Amino acid sequence: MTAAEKHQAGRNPAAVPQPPAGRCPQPRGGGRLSGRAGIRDVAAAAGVSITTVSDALNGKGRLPDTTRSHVREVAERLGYRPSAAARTLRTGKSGLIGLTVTTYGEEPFTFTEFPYFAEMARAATSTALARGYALVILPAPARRGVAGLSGRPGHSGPSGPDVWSNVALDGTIVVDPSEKDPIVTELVRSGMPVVSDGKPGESLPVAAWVDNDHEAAVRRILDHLAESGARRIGLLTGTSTDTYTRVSTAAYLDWCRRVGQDPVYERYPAHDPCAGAVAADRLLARPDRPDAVYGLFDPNGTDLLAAARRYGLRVPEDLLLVCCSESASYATTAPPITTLSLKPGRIGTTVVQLLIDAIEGSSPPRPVQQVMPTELLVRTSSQRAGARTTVSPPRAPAAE
Amino acid sequence: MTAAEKHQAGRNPAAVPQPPAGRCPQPRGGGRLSGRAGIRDVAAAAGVSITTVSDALNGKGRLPDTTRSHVREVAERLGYRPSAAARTLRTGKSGLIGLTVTTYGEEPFTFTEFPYFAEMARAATSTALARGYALVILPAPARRGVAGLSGRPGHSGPSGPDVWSNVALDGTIVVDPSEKDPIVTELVRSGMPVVSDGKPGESLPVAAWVDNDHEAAVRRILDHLAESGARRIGLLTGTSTDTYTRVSTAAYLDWCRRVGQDPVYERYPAHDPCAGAVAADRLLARPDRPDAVYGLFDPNGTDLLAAARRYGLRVPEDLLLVCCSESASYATTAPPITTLSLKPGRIGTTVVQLLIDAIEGSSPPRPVQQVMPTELLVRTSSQRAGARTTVSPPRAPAAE
DNA sequence: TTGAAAGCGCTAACAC
DNA sequence: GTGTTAGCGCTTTCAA
Repeated sequence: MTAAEKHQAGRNPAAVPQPPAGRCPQPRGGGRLSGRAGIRDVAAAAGVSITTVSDALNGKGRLPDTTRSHVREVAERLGYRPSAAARTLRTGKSGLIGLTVTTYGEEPFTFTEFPYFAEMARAATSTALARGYALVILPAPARRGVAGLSGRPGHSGPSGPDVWSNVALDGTIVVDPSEKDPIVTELVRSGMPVVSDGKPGESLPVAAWVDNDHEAAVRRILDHLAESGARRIGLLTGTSTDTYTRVSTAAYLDWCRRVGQDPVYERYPAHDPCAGAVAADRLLARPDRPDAVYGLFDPNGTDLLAAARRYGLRVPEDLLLVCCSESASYATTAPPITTLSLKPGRIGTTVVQLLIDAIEGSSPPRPVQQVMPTELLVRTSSQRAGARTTVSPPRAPAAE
Repeated sequence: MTAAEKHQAGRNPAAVPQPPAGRCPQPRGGGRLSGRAGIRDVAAAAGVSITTVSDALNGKGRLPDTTRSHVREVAERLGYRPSAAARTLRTGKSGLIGLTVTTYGEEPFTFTEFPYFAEMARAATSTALARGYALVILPAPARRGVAGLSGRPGHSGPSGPDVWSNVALDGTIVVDPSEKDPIVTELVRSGMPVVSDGKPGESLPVAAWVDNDHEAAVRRILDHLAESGARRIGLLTGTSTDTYTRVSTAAYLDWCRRVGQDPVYERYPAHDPCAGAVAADRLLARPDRPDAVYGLFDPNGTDLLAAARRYGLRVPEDLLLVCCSESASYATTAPPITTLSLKPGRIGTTVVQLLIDAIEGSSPPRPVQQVMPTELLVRTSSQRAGARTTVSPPRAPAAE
């Protein structure tokens, strides 16, 4: 009996030694994917063992080229497609990496609409594919305990069944983890490589992180506004505890202390678009109204412009404006608004590279960190004199 | 010996009946994921069998609530996370759906930059998650034969290793399949549910498809331009054979025939941004220069505007302009440009719903089709008289 | 109501 | 150089 015949026979209950009792040996359970050929079918058709098939197709083992090409031919003829699930189970590698934003917890899944996230995710997807991985965007996992213990059948949150327990991830990218993010802790503890976009809190043992130097960026913007003649600079900031918000706000307060200005700021839940407009209004309605404002979030430029209009303030004559945004449309508002770009594309690329390095290599004991530059696009809204409109001129960071 | 003891013992080779020969029964191969608890560990700790654990966690079987909650408690205490890979292998469902654009074949993976695709993918991702699926964006599979036969080790194309063979998909969304797309055929033949964005060619046996009524949209735009005083309307179109390009171009030619105008159009490879600018230039350089142009692709508005400027043509006085775009920035160009929105968000949502229906239900014999409305945003560039700037007024389709 | 065991399709260790 | 076999972790069938 040749190997081929053996494998052929393996499909035929009658020709095989019976199991201990009179159990029925025909396929049950998950039930074979009816039409498709499996590795055994290929082996049988090619007259070799399944090992040889596996080796031939994966370029492993020490097979003569004749065998290899023969097997490949047969596989192709049968339309054989290896089962990714089986390979994943066997090797422990799925080739899938997750991307998630935990900051807003149970909030509905709207963050993909933010230009920053959209661009970051786009770059991350491309980079992952270029390295042979696919990227999966996932909502923040369910809050309590072992997320989605109940698997697909269960439902665990406003956004439907918990997907986390249904996808095998080789690693995860977490965007803007909060200070001591329980989700990140849980992920890391379960042995998953995690890389964060946004410097994580001290206690978060991520494998690596990427971030902008938000401190320097804020300093630079405030200096820029001061140079343009601002006497009292206000800040529109958020209530959440992610790095970006924390560091930027701290940098603002620090700058104020240094130059001897009283801080003038309003905080609002950044994920709520309406709250932004209200906060912008509040800021300009204050008795100690600032004559320049930096808004930490993308829509702040529009909101502040609208609020300024309501209060009869001209931009930039009465109010200087800068906001952090990835939207090109601020180049064409009236007046065009100066923005700080965090370069999310680069961040997405870098964060994926680091994650895959962590997955494939042995990760170093100390987390790898990488600081990415920002870009200040100076436009009309932040220049009182009709000065230059240069893009990110090389400039030393403000002296400390 | 209790069940718990048995399972405990199961980890101990000495206490278990030896296999036929003196084979070593200790775990080898894939090697257990060291730290993490498996279903057997939970069973042992809870003093039940793995069946009971499975049932308890999945809400199946007829277990008393006491058992169920006890098992859940133990599972949580051990930090048990079910293995998605194992579940997928067993059940045949991965909870993953693919999203791909085959049109441009081997082209580098830049299409995510198109606003249409970005918005469509965003909506698709959200919808998938809401229904308990995760969405994976994949590049067009390798051209020849059984895509990525060689799995992860192999490399098969300019964009790195072929990811297709490494992810288990329950179904796939194909954007803009070409007329008789071999990739779609291959996917469908392998038993994968496929839903297309863009009406597929007759011979493509997709489970469902979604599309705009491009014919009506083109007719409406041409009518609109004619009403604005256009005498000769040109078209900027593509060279690829996807539905959108084919149908739109055909509708244009048909309209020309009906009103007795000689067609004036230029074609270019739509994925090449430079080619667009050149084609726009060509169109306006023709001896039979049109006095109105409709551009089928997003960047055409900018390109045509630039070309018009080069030729000293004023918009809309000398040249009326409309393009198909999802970019809000056309609202603020000088002059603002009239655009047709295909509402990619709705399409993405719908296409996912249909795909999941196909995956979960028994798909009907005939493909489900769904036609989605478009939206014409009339702006300055297409109005010669200073008329209304209404958004998509209710309007009967042009009489045939 | 609970448990034993088969086996999803593949890879890797080892025997020949 | 090629084949046999265990087993990845789970779900499911069937027996008790």
